[in-house]
Amino acid sequence: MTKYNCTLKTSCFDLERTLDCGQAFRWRKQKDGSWFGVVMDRPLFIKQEGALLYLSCDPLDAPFWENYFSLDRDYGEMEALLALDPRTAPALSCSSGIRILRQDPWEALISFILSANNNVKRIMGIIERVCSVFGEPDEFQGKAYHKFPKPEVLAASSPEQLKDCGAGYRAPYIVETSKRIAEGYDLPALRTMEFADAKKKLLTFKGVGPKVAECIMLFSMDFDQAFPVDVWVKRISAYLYPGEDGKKAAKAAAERFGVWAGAAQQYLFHYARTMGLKEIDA
DNA sequence: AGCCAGGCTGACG
DNA sequence: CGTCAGCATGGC
Repeated sequence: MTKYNCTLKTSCFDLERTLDCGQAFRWRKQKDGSWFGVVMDRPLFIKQEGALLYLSCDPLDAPFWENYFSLDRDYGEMEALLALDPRTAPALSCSSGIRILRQDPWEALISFILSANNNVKRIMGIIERVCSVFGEPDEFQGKAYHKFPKPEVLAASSPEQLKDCGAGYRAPYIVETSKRIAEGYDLPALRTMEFADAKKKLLTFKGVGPKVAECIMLFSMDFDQAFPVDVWVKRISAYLYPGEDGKKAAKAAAERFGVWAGAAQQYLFHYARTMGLKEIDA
């Protein structure tokens, strides 16, 4: 029986959507409806009942999880922005309550390198196998799990091992990037840089292009204005704003949503996937 | 059975 | 600078 030692109050928050919308890949729904995940070596069971979150953690860790789930922020303003425009208002029915998580930059770096030209379900499987092979095993309240692998471990791995996990042609990118991190690269330092500088730094990592860089910035470095453009965002952009291709999407989003551009991106990404949006011809 | 997926790399104009 | 073939893998 899971012990929930900590309670957090929320508003405008949907746990399931937040954990299952494709921004993080390690959360799993349990048979009892709770969710289990591991963040920066901390295992957690969590469940939502109305406005309350029940966490299986020491109350001393409450600030850590409040930060992870961005509970300090009020998304009401951002949702009002979407509701105001009849084009984006429909997205709220499936995306309302999603929050941008504050993930571990190292895990985000590796995870989104693996995400390139891939789909969410398969990404989750690859990362799960990478963790079970290279991550430190542990146990929490009777639940066996693996921590996310340390940079030194992935740096010492071989592309063949990673291919066995399903990483495909991205395997050498993981090894090469991990080596740089293991050598002491200060990834969290990018948080405090200017947007363009942080992005430029991320682009120097093998396997990191413009889209992956902005995912890392949005999901783990507090860059609220990051706006990753993938195939789904291209589709939803063309669908909502005829004539707006992928290149114009980010600029237009900055004008429309300002500091909420990243959050809006995730709402629209989830909206597009939920309704199974297909390619639109001209 | 193909087509597609939170795209990137390297080559070539 | 922009364009583009090739790429591993497995779910649908």
